[in-house]
Amino acid sequence: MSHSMARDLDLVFAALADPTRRRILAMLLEDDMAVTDVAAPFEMSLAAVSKHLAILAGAGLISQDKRGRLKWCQLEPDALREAAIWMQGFGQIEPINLDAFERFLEAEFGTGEDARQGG
Amino acid sequence: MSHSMARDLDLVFAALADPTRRRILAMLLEDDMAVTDVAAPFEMSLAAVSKHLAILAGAGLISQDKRGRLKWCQLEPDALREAAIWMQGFGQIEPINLDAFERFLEAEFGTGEDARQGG
DNA sequence: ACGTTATTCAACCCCGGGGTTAAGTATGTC
DNA sequence: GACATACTTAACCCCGGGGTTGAATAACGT
Repeated sequence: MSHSMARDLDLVFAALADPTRRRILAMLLEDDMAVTDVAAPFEMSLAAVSKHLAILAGAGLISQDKRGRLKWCQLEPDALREAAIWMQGFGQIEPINLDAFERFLEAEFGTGEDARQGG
Repeated sequence: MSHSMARDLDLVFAALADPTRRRILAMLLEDDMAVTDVAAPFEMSLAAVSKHLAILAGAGLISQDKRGRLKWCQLEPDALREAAIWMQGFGQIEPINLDAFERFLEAEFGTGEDARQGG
């Protein structure tokens, strides 16, 4: 919570507004991944996915750690937490509901096996 | 939860990605308002605010009820709920935390008296 | 009917998003 | 050094977002 919170929220929500990026987040929920592996399931260029990752990183939703020539991408839930708190004030959201979340993943990405290969 | 959930999320998050629209939501949290009253505190044209409201309505975040020549805008927390559930899966968000929310409103909009004129 | 108030629509401007391909930069391997 | 792998940057295209102003529509008041 350093500088401008409004600006942070802009970036976080804008980042979440793209289905490709949400799917990437779902993939990273499973495990850290290198850029090329993140890009694999998508039918778009590596450059496009790289841009998406940059946007996610810019919003603080992921961190990227370059080890050797691989750049590992890791989920950073804190940024989401900020945004979620903002939303909770409006929605009166119930306490954490992982079941609902699983259903959402499935609805968004099919069976969910795509995003959660490990099962 | 009618047609495409992913599309809904696109619209909801895109709508939330703009500070003007978030501020409008905060205003509507206080009370239903007609378009002109919503527009009053903003330094932009009425047409611009009207567009913002259309985007919020398109995302299902507000409803608009035309009574006479006034169009009343009302917060619709359900759309937010969908999105918040999506986020909860990542952030392990704690149960509802109104205090945190108040602080966010203040951080975003000053003392908060702007958005919550009533106190 | 007329003017006024409330709101949207249309046309326009500028800018940035999401995609492309091609070239550039690191890093690892032989 | 040379080649391959991993990733980013640059240049470009197209489209839509956020803002403007000005005209159009809708409902109220007299």
